[in-house]
Amino acid sequence: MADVARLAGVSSQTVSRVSNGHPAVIEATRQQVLEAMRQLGYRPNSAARALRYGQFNTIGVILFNLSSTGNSRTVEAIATHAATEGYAITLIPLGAPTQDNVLGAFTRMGELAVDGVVVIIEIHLLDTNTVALPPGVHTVVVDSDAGDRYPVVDTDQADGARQAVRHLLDLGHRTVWHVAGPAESFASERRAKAWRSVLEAGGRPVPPLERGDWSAESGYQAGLRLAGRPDCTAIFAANDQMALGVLRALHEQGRQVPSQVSLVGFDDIPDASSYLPPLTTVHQDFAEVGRRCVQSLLRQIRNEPADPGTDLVPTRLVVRTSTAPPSS
Amino acid sequence: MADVARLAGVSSQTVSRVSNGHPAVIEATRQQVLEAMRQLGYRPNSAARALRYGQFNTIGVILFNLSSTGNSRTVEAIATHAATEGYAITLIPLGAPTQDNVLGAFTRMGELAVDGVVVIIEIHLLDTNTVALPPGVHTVVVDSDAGDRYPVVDTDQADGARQAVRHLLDLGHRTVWHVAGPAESFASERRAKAWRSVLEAGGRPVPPLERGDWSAESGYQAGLRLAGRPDCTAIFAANDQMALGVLRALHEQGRQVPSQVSLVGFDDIPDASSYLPPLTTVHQDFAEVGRRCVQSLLRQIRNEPADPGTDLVPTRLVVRTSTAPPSS
DNA sequence: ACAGTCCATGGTTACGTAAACATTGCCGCG
DNA sequence: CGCGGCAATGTTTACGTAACCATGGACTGT
Repeated sequence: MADVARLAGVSSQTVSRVSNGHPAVIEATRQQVLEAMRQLGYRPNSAARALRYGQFNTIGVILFNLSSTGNSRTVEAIATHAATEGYAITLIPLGAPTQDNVLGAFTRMGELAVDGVVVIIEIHLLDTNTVALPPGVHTVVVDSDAGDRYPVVDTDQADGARQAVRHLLDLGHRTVWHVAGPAESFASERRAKAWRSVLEAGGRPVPPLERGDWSAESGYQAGLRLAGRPDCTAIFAANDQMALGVLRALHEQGRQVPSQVSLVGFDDIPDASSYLPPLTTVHQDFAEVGRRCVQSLLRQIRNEPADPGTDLVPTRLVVRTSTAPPSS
Repeated sequence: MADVARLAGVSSQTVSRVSNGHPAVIEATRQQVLEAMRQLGYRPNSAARALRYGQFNTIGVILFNLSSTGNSRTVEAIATHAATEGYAITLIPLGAPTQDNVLGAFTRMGELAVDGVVVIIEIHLLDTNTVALPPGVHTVVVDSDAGDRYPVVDTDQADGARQAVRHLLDLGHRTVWHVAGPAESFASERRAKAWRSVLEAGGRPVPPLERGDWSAESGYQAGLRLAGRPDCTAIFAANDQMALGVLRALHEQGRQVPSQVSLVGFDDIPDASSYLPPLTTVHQDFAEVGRRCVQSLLRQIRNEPADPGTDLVPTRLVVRTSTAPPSS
């Protein structure tokens, strides 16, 4: 900056004013400074700027992995919305979901050049009191239960699951079998709980739960077990990828979808409409989740009135051709 | 920091030493300082640190979207590897792939708190001379052609496509049809070019090219067109998702895979093994691509001998059950 | 017991920027 | 013609940290 000032024959303060678009600079001076900047390839130093302002214009995102469709789409939405507000986002990946790792990441957080954090961890870890974010760090939690310590943004998992199960019951199925996600996942548990409560409320038998790990392969394994039961005519899979595995298992075992077995998924990933047959599933609005995260975080950063509690984004059932009334 | 020093009864310099793990601090003093830090909730200021060191320990990633499997997995690998080297990553999403957007992002880059950049843009934009990264910013380009201006890391697209086409020819098919990605994509063009050259080298007829936009839906549309041609017995789709759409189209038109038509995809996404039937596809090692990006970038940042030119990560064909010899 | 050495710690300074205040020169108005 | 006021620019300072050098005390070897 000093070099630019020297070359342009002005003070460094004027350079600063030009680079920030301050109005009190006469046009001729401004052009001189800009020319000097160009010649010297001057680029403002954001570290010094952040030090001066006490702000980084950056939001951190803590997550385990980007490989799940939901995570990557949420992150993308967060990044896009943050960008429109002038914020960049920093990814903080956690190798494995161990408490040590989470603790470590939260500790490192403090040193991170970040004005606030979005935590995307669908695991019970946040629940235990041993794990806590450094105090004073603005935080929003996605897809998990943070008690009442932080604002939470989430898809309305329970309602989505209820819609799925009711849809199958309304078609005339006696009951609905469920392929759940891992027990450690809150989303999985909420979907399973809603499934169970709808069945119980309707006085339907509650079949034993099958569990997968969200992967298509685990859905296939669960599907093989279900395909062996002739009384299983309706299945609700906790995500679309497991539903894909279930489809494959049913197909291999010669059970037709939807004429013999109906299937509903969850997420409405773009591929779901190309499954065989196209999958009836619960649509999640990841973009909206990301948007609300950024909004809530920015409100905190700007010290505007906070909105504690959980912010639920509605879901909706998308009916395609993997569901039908039972054959008999 | 000054407060901590006062409370612990030491100088700020000693506090600095403790927080950086400098060895020349006696254990008792260290504990005192740590206790004072804890009491005051002290957290080192990374802006000041970055200003002092002239380094951010952060890598920027410029991309259009995270929704493609390849991008999100590459980003994840970059993030993971960067983390092990003590680097965080900052996402710089580009709304739309317009030149203006790219220019804008590259200009903003300069002000960004970043030591280097990975550019994940599979579009020809980088090729034009109107778009250039600010000079002096360390850069690695993924999945594109940067001329010889920047080091490039990429999957060996051409070899992967050759393996796919040869596999189909070796099975006895007379020729292979191709569902390509969008013409603006380098990856797509390279795969298409390799497909064509293998056919020409073998003296096979080159059927007209079908194009999609990487989505399953576009694959479905292309598949419908191909399903109408009885002479089409082997299809190479430029990614797995389009292959999924092709499968659906063939199925709806009553053409059996693989007995009547063989199909090969590209990417080997986790779901591909659960398609109906499980898909033969070309495996891409996204994790390795991410790793090499980080390595190359860190070498540049550390002023170690550079490695210009293109670094190709090998691919391999994964044979499943969507391919078979032609029926006749 | 004394000199030399080394280890733990403290004081000073610079990193690049922008806010706050100071200064200069010009204009308009009485 | 002189003075108040304002617009443009300059000067000083602080943001939080760590490198550099200085200092003092303890320990070792003879």
